Amino acid sequence: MSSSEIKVPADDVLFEDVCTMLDSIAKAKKKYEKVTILTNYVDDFRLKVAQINGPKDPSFYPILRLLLPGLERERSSYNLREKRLGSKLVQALAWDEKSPASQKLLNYRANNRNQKDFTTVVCDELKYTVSEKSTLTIGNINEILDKIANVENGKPREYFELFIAKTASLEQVLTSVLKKINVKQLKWLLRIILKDMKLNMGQSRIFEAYDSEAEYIYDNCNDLKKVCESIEKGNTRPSQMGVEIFNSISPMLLSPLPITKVHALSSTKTYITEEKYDGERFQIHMENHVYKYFTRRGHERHNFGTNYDSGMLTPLLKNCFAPNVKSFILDGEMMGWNEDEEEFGSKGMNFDVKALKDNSEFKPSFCAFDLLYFNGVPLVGPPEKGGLPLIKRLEILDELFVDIPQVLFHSKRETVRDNSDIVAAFNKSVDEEKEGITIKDTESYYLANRRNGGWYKTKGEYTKSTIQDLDLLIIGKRSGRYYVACLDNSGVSPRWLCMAGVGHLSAAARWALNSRLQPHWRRRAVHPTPDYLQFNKQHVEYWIPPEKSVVLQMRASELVKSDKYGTPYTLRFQRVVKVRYDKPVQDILTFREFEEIVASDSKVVKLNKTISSDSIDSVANIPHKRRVKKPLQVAEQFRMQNTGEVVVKSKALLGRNICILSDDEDCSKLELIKILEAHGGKHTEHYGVDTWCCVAGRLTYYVKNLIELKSNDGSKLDIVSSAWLRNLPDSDELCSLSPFDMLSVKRETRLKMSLHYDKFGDSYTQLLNVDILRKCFEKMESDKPLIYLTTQEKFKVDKALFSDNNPYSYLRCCFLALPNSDSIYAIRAKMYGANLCDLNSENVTHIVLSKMASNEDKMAAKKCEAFVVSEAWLDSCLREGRHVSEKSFLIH
DNA sequence: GCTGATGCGTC
DNA sequence: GTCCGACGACGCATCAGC
DNA sequence: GTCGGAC
Repeated sequence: MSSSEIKVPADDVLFEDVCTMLDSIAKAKKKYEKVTILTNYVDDFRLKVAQINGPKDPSFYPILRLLLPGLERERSSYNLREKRLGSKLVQALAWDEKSPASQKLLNYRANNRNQKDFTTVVCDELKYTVSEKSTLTIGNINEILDKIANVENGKPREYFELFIAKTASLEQVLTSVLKKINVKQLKWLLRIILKDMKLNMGQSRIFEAYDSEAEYIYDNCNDLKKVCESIEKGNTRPSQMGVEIFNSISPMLLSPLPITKVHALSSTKTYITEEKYDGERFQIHMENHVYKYFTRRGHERHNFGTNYDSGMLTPLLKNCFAPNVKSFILDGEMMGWNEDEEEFGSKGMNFDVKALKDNSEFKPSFCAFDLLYFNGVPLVGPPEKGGLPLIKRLEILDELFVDIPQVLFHSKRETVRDNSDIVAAFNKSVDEEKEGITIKDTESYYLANRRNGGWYKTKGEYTKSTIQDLDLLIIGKRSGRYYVACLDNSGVSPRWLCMAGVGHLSAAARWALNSRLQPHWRRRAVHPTPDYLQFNKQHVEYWIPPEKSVVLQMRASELVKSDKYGTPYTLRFQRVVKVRYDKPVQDILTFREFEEIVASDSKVVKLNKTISSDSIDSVANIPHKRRVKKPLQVAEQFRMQNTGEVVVKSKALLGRNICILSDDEDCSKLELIKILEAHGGKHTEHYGVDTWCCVAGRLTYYVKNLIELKSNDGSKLDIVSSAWLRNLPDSDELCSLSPFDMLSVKRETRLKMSLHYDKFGDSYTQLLNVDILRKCFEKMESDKPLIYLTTQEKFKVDKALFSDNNPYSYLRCCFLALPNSDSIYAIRAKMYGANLCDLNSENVTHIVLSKMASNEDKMAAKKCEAFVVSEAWLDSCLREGRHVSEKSFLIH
């Protein structure tokens, strides 16, 4: 299906110009800058179009669809990700597959130390291959993309029954493109194909730059072309247009609400609760007995049937609608009903609603919970756009059809009188092993794609007390992703059974884990995985001896049957709650405990618990009418600060004003204030001239800003880590700040410190050194690092404290691969900030070879893009207390 | 015909 | 609080290789 | 789906 039969001015725009604009958006740091660049571009475009005479279509659509490749619906999917794109490019270039350049494209993740994205890797390789000049236009680019979308490769068969032209092969298309395109354009073309522009600019911003109403229109029609048409027609403003039948609407979304926070709901509003079904969000459109089914992202599914003669669901609906019904759009959840088991299916039960077939044991089953359109009238949007409140929409929905059990039915709802109703509904859903409940404001308008419009979802897993967490041990790794396991000690010797993969950790946690586990990884290619680690179908790149590993406290919605892991179930919607450095490795979930959890042998096992009675009390006893008001909270805080409860037992901070900026993992802000008061200090909410210092635990955005801003020039703040405060010994004398706990140092303090340090002679420095080194060491080895800093952040702190030559961490920027990671060298290097890593690590900057190193080792080392140096270099650094130039120590 | 890779779209 | 881009799981599709 | 980080 070619998209560009009609020539519009946008088709004549040079792709080069768009790429230039995209480059500057990518380069811009601030969001508003990005928007401004695009806004200006659109304005220019409109100006140019206005200057052209004649009946040309002014549509921006050909360009807009390139800016928002993720929303492309006119073209089918390209079936090209990094892997296939890479191999197709190699074929298109007729390169030898074994050549180094080909290898980079074919295996870009493994052969790429700097974590460059695929597009960059390709462009680096093709810099000199592709042409320099290019006259490709937007029209050409869209034609190319059409061709790519239309090639046979990887397309479902039905596609070719529907569409005609089988064009040139993908390789042929690519070959011809590569002859006509330059590097810059290639970069953006690839990003468009991969549907990841790396602009750090979401669809909202892009729409915003195009037209203030664009996003609203898009959310209500899910059709880019329509967005452009309705904006460019000018006269009929889209606000009058409303939604149209057979154009899918981005569904309204639910905002998570922990059950313990239900009192935050408004006391003046009325809410209803419904069961939250575990299916897929679908919209059913009908007009004149023609049906269309759309998924959450606006993809149409054909298997449910367009009329009463065919499909899995439509034929069953023939007689259930009221006689006056001409057209409607239903919003609801599509599920699969298993007649034998008399239950709804869910993911993990070998079933997928989207692809239900006649022979499936599941039958489609639709639970309708909202009505978006009725007999030609849209019901969505805010009141000024003609929307109706939920309660009114539901009145019509109730009359629309009569339930056909397990085929099409109304969602059962309860009106909430007070919060105990919500708790009861929630507990009922947990008892019945349901997903959770939804809570909706009856006066809410249907706001497409909005999560904050008065709809909430409550699940047990949002609340600590209502979810069973699982402690699992890291046993493997593959490209930055860890694999966790439970312990099976029922046999003669213990085994670890892999349960899930985990990839998402905070930068700080990842850094801490990396440095902790780095020395212990065993590369599978070198050391085969031992039998006591059961990975089943997961192939890890590295494994780790369990006794050297770390426990992760994991949370998940449920356990689902899976044949891909060492255990018969894996975690659904899992996440890491905490990295448990404190937890002994043998103290994890055992397979026996696991079996108890899944004792029922059902395909899905919920991990939710009902809310405990005291929590219910604290929640349910809050009358719905009472609201926790903001001023009260402030008053409470105020009261706590001056509380006489704290016994002053030390004078370490007597009379000093200290500002607590953030809490830390183990101490709330209030607890920190109490400690501070126990030392005789005073807490101030806002720092000022009379503030002696600030204390920070977690590095919140706010804190980081303070550290960075203030340390650049004219530092005005001393910021010390909360660990310092917590470990401050009781004393009858005023304490002083220690350099190692500082996160930011103001000029005066730095001067004072340096004087202090100079005044004492060498012997004192020596003592101080030992002390500091011990602290540093503790910091690394302690089970709970006091404060997580990324290497980059540590680097900055170092720089702020000691400018360029930090005597205590001059090796911070080095990632060393050492012959023996337990050697005294290694420990000393670590003390001075070095990061230890594997020879094969992507980060490695220095490979240190011992005198004994074999030629083989040398050869292997030379393949890496890192300094290959002798131990003498490290020796030299440690002796001189600085980062010595590698030059004279390189091994050739 | 089976299996594993790869891609897509949902949660 | 909102936006954005990471990441998890599944099932189903095709294709390549045995 | 959930999460962390930026703003």
